Amino acid sequence: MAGAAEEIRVGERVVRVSSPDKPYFPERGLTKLDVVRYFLAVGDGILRALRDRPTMLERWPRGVFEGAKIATRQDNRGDAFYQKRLPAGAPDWVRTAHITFPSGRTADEVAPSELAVVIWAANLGTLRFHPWPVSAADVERPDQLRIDLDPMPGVEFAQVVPVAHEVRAFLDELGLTGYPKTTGGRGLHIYLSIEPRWSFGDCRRAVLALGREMQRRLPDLVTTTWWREQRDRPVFVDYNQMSRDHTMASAYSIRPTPRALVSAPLAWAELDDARPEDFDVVSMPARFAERGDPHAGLDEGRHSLEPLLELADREGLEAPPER
DNA sequence: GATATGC
DNA sequence: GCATATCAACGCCGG
DNA sequence: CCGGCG
Repeated sequence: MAGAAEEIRVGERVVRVSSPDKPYFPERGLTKLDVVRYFLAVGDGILRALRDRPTMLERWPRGVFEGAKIATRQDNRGDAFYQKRLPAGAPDWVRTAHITFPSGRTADEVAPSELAVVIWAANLGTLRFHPWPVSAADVERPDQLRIDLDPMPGVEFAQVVPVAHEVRAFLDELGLTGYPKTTGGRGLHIYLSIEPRWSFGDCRRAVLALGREMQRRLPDLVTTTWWREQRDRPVFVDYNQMSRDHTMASAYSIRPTPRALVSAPLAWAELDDARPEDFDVVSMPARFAERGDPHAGLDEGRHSLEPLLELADREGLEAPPER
């Protein structure tokens, strides 16, 4: 019978997938079950990106179709929505982390401990996962520094690449190792494992210091100006991404656009020839099977933030008020 | 997508 | 049993 | 109150 729910074994768990034939990316002919199979195929990778991190779900339970939009604060209606708090009816093996928002309000957010949690979330229509840069073990001290190279409208991925190389060179000078990934759009994210010893404020200040250094080195390419109107350079280093409650879509997350592009972890050697549009729900499983996860080493060496904080101090950087 | 309700 | 409604994000700032 | 900011 078409449309019957399926039960999929994931490790020790059995996860129900309802409406497996439902079109999720109609232009690509991809169904909800195809999405589930994608996440299974990149399982080790996406679990590495999410494990034990408080994670916001971006749910598209009606699929991605022409004109579909996500609900916002002022417009409740929407075909999709973000979900910070644990969905009602979750199995008891879905773990959470208790996180605190800037206002002081709190929430119990999903913190995936095993791949079955990812698949359970996929059944709820989750395409993108937005993990905090912290572990459930210490939700106040980031263990990951995230650098967001955000191209302005009309700027191509290729223009971000030289900035990424300069970031890598600078990190290398400081003895730090970053790991790049495409966003699935035109941007690039660079992640760095750090010891969980510093506050969100210090981490944000560290990324601001790095951004300002890039601005000095590549004045024609880089801006760190928050206000769009004043961003007169092609690449914005978004240091506010290290603010509390700010998250980036994880590696292997699926963009809610017709082509089903995904955020693709890269080796540095791949960067010059990489094309974000080559990585999607269909192509990524083979790539992952062949070469594994380029971010496999991300957590192996945790770095000190001191070099960047010393730079921030030398520059007299105060983190501007967060907005 | 899941749940609660009302018929 | 089926149809219908409801819910599922964070917050601050400036005009 | 609404729009801008991610």
